[in-house]
Amino acid sequence: MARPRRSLLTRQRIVDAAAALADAEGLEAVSVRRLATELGVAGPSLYNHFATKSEIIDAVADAVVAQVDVSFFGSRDWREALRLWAHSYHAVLSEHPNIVPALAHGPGRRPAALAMADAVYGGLIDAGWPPARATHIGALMRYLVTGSALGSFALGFPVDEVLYANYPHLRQAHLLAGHRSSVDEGAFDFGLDLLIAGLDKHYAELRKGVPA
Amino acid sequence: MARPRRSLLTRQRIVDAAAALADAEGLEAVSVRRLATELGVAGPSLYNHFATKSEIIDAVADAVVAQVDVSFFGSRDWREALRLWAHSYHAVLSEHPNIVPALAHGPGRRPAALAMADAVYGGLIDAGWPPARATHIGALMRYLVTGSALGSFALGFPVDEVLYANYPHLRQAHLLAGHRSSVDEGAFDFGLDLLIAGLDKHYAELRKGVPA
DNA sequence: ACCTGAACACCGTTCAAGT
DNA sequence: ACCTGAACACCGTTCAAGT
Repeated sequence: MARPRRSLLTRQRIVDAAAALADAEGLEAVSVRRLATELGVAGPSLYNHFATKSEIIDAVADAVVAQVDVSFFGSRDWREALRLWAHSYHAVLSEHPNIVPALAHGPGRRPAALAMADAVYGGLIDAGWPPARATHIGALMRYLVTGSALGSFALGFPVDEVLYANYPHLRQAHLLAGHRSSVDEGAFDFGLDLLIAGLDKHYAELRKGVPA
Repeated sequence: MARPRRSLLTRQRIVDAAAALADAEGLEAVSVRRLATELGVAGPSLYNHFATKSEIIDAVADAVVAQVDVSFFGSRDWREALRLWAHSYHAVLSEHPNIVPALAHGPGRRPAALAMADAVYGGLIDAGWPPARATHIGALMRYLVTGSALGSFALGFPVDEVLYANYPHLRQAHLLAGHRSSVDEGAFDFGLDLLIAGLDKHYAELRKGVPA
């Protein structure tokens, strides 16, 4: 095929198509050939824009993280900033659950993920948290947000009454999926409240000079 | 090849080999052909013992979960049982980080995972927790444990000083990997302490009839 | 009952050839 | 500079053929 005056592909088009495909059919559905077909080109064409498939997935992951709102740090009380950021992070990942495995291992070299870590860590340091604790808080938040986004707790229990016959306390477990949002959102909100309340208390003790 | 008097393969041998391979080289390294080679047979032989590769991975995941100690529920105070169980769960997954993605989506139909959920939920119910809250606590613990086991927070930041030049608060991030255990274990222990202290307070208020 | 080789429809990636 | 078809070394899975 003749080369058009302007490239058929751009990194942006490839990333958008990969994100849409992952959202619709899961990360496993994103193959180089499938993606290329979706974009109207042959498989190897993508290698003119990304060195490996892994770089494409990284770019998709970073485009998702870029949607998280970190603007609260600096302009608000650290407790409120933490809560609002965690909710934004959680909401963004909930819209792209299939992509969570691609970002659950940390920022790596992804710019948006590094910028997010910078904003969160900076906000905590500026609020007076000791560096080691600020790191712990950042880690803890990532554990909670990615752990919850990785897979619904409610949907982890199949809707099959017979399955639970031998588990005396799980007799109602087949109903969990029907209460997905109150189970999953409820657990996340409950956990975030507990953590921030605990951090608040810890912070007050630090300020008073009480040994942790 | 002639069929030996007793089967060359058993489900147990296949699961053990798959677990060893996943531990050593990652879940991606576990292919049917590779696994068969490791076991001294041809690829399709495995299909006499498992219907799909996915069933093999499920069995590996359940063998890992089966190592978690849930014996504390029933014999101890719920706070202590929760803490000891969470530590056991965390320790087991830390020994098999590559297998975490295979169990992070919940119990599904895996017997050991269902038995663990049954023990935890039963323990909380017996302690007097309302069902909806007991479910939230179970979900929260899974979020924290799998979220932390899925990927080290410290190792999520590459050891490359140059990478952090444009992130003013991450100038020391290249040192995180060198403090892996104090970062990761510290964050997990800190989070678990905060959550259990918060749950203790919540529980006391429930008992006094204070509206949550 | 259990293992085999051959086959099918896929993978990620490389590369010489085209324009 | 960017896209292509052909090729390489892989995948999971099916199946008729062997014992």
